[in-house]
Amino acid sequence: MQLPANSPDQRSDAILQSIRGMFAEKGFDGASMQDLARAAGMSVGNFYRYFPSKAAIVEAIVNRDLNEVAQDFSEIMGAPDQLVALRGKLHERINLDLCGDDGPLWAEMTAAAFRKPEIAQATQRMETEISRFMLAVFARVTGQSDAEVAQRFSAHAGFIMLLIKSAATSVKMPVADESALREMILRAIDGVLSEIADSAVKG
Amino acid sequence: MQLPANSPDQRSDAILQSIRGMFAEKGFDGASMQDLARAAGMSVGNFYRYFPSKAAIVEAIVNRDLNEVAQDFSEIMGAPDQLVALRGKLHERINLDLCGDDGPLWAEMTAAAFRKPEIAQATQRMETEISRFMLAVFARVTGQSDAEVAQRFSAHAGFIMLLIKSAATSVKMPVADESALREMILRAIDGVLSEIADSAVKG
DNA sequence: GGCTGCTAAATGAATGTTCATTCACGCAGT
DNA sequence: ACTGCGTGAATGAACATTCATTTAGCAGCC
Repeated sequence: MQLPANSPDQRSDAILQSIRGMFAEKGFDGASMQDLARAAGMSVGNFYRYFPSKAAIVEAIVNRDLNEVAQDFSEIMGAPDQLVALRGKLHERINLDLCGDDGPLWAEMTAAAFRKPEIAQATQRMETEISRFMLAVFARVTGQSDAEVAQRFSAHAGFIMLLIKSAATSVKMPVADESALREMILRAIDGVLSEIADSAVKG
Repeated sequence: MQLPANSPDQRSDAILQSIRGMFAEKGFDGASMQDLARAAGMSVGNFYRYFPSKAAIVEAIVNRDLNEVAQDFSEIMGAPDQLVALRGKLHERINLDLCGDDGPLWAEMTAAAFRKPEIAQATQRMETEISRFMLAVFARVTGQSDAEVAQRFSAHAGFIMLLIKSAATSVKMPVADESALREMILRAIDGVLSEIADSAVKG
């Protein structure tokens, strides 16, 4: 098995993609360096050349995901109604999370963040960045200053992230409930967003 | 160090209490049996007599917690207004979680549940039981049949549990936000509960 | 083309450590 | 002598990390 390597960055991305599954499958401590190396399709020694530690891997994963998020938000900011666009992306992500397979990864990272400070730092960076993005949208939508929005709506952004993360990491219940639960999560998100929209009207 | 051992059950409880911290501190895979044995204040060999595997420990922890939960709900059912009593317990737990130290443990178990079926089973049992308790409260409050309540409000119960778990496992943000975020969570819970209360009036 | 040196990429065996699990033994009480 | 609770050293597997070695790619130069 050989991974394509047009550029070093693409190479790293490809490696990360293969690794992700290992973390999800075996856990952060459970996945050995040899597991990861094998998943990446290379020898142990060479793997250390790319990622000298597990924390480095998490760092890289966070960076990769943040890039995607940045792209999403650039689309949102370009849309005619940013709040609607944000809502769309959020709903999309919820549906994706509940079927998708990076819930386990998030769960691992959340757990690991409690004991490894380096990882806590990485996940926190992720959250602060996303929060910043959302607050930018809120500022644009409500026409309020960045400072004012940050003061009034930081918790709203945090709450939305909390809901999304929950949706991804919540263990699957007996099937019947799942879609109803998803509905409730979506309703909660809509509630938060409409609070913000209301704030725009009243100034 | 010697743990008191009035009855075997008390003994196991005491052991579990000491172990809990280890899981939180080192993680599910990170905590070795020798770590756990030492934390429990006994030799490795003897520890295996009590818990032959990590899954057995989780099982025991779940049982222990379920007992506490059952006690909480028996108090609730005895209260004059069950919904108010439930609300009180929930708020109490949120405040307790955000300061408390078993957030890490839940995070570990959530992550571990994704890869070890035995653990998924244990956590799921926990959730189904709690859900059952809450639905009993809802039935009592709304005066509707168990079946009807189960159909209409299972998702509500699930959503409340999701919020509580999130509150416990959400990484601490920059201090200013934390209390505002807690407020939002509490508001969301109140929203769910008042939906149920409304359903009582309308029949 | 063919040959030579140079460097980055890749290998996988070796090292020292830690882990889960077992087991032979001790020390009560009865 | 037997039984139940307890010990901790012993065993073998798996782990993180290192490193001597091989391979691939590529420049220049004949």
